[in-house]
Amino acid sequence: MIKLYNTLSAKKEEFVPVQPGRVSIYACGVTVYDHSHLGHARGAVVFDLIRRYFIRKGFAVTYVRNFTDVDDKIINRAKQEGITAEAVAKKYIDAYNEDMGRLGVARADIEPKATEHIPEMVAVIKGLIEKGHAYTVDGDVYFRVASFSGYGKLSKRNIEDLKAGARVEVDERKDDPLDFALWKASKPGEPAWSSPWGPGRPGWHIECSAMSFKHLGETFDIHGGGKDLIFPHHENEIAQSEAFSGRPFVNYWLHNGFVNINQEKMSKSLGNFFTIREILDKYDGEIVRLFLLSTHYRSPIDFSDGNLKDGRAGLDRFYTMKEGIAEYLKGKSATTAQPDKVVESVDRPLYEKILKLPKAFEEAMDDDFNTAFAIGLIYDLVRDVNKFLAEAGQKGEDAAQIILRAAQTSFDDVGRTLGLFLREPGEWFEEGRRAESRVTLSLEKIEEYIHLRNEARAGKDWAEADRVRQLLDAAGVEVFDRPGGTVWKPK
RNA sequence: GGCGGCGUAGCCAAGUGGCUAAGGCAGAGGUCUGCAAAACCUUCAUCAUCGGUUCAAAUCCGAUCGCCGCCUCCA
Repeated sequence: MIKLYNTLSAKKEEFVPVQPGRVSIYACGVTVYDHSHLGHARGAVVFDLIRRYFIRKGFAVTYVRNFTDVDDKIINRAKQEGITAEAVAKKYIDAYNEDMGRLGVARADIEPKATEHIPEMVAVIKGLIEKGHAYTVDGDVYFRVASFSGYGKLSKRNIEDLKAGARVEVDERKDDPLDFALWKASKPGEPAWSSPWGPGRPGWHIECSAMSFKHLGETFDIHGGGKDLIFPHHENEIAQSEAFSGRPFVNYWLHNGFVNINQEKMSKSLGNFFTIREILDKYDGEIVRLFLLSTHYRSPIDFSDGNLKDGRAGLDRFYTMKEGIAEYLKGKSATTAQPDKVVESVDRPLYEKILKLPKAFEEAMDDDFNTAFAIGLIYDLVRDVNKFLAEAGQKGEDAAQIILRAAQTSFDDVGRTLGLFLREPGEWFEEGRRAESRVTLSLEKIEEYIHLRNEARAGKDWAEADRVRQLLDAAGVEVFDRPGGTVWKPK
């Protein structure tokens, strides 16, 4: 049973889908007028995870994530760059997909664009006018907030408070300052679509209603986005959708917390943001993904080099263990021995714990996607497996194999859902850390020095051996003398 | 001003009524190592403050202090 925190009820609730065995998820994507920053990455990673988890639990998932490709900012950017709005959108959609790919975020099942759903939006707006929930002024169409009694139920505001606290400049043409645009008449030179109200373009909120209606139906399971979308975006979506359809729009509203810098929200307007690609220049995508999942999705998460480095250290530890398992199993054909016959009683608790990892993982995830706890379970078991690995030589070979293969299977199983811990250790150490390594020697040179050092060691010339170690160290290469020979890793 | 959230070890971070307050990073001591590294072992918190409810509170209630978010485009 999955429990999730629903912003609408402000409580954790048991998840009950509209249709048994199916889940429909709509997550607000980005407005494509610039490169995405780490805050956008968090939302994308969180909902990617939620989707993976529902799939793991056997649901047939339909995941929709939109691109807002028509908006003032895109139009401004197009003017600046002297290209069309369409070209701006395409450029940043491509960049977004590339960035997300590096974070292990899978493409959504449906990725609708606002500009490809104009007729659907027009149809909804027409319906709202017919039902008395919207009105036209000079080619604009506004939603009449006062006509929808449930307004404020998501963001827990009442209309009077909103009026009292209004900081918006009042547009005299609107019947009420709270009314919001469904359709905007376009100015000359701006992108425009024909409509019953003249040439224009959609307001921001209507696209999500129209596109979710089309792809998921009038009532669907989960709608997600960042906390900053609760008001007004999602509140307005509810108003226009429910006013139109006369039925509940969304059963569960999920909102992720922000990425902060020095405890302040990372945002374009504050200018305190890092783009995803800037961060990926310095840190491997898996580190960033781990960082984003190491805090519960609803809590704020503070971005800092130290936090990213913790993530790297954790992955080093994990992959060192994975390498240890692989080394032990290397060249050994799989045993056919029965676990209950060969696993010694002292190793039973470990074996049980390994087998139970997926279940423990699910218990954590069932509780509103507690990835922080789930990752803790993994590291806890890493320690146990390392301990066993250190003594593996003294264990019966069949038993050691059974335990280590089971560990690998369990780690892979939960790793697939998290989208973490899935690489080969060699790949992690050589490729994964290249982004931040400072290796200044060629592979040949490194091998040469290692050979030199080992000759010195063979002759017990420790001073020379240490000299070579320091030389390599200065070049960003760290050497380790393992039982199987000397290996090196980027520092 | 309205609404909402947060404050757990040097740092990050779970835990929201009851077993020894997960896990990670960093630190200290140890085992191992030519020296290292890795790994393992040991060690490191009365949970912002005050008051209340309760047999029992980090966890519920109230107050105080501090921080943040939304109310305007924003993941």
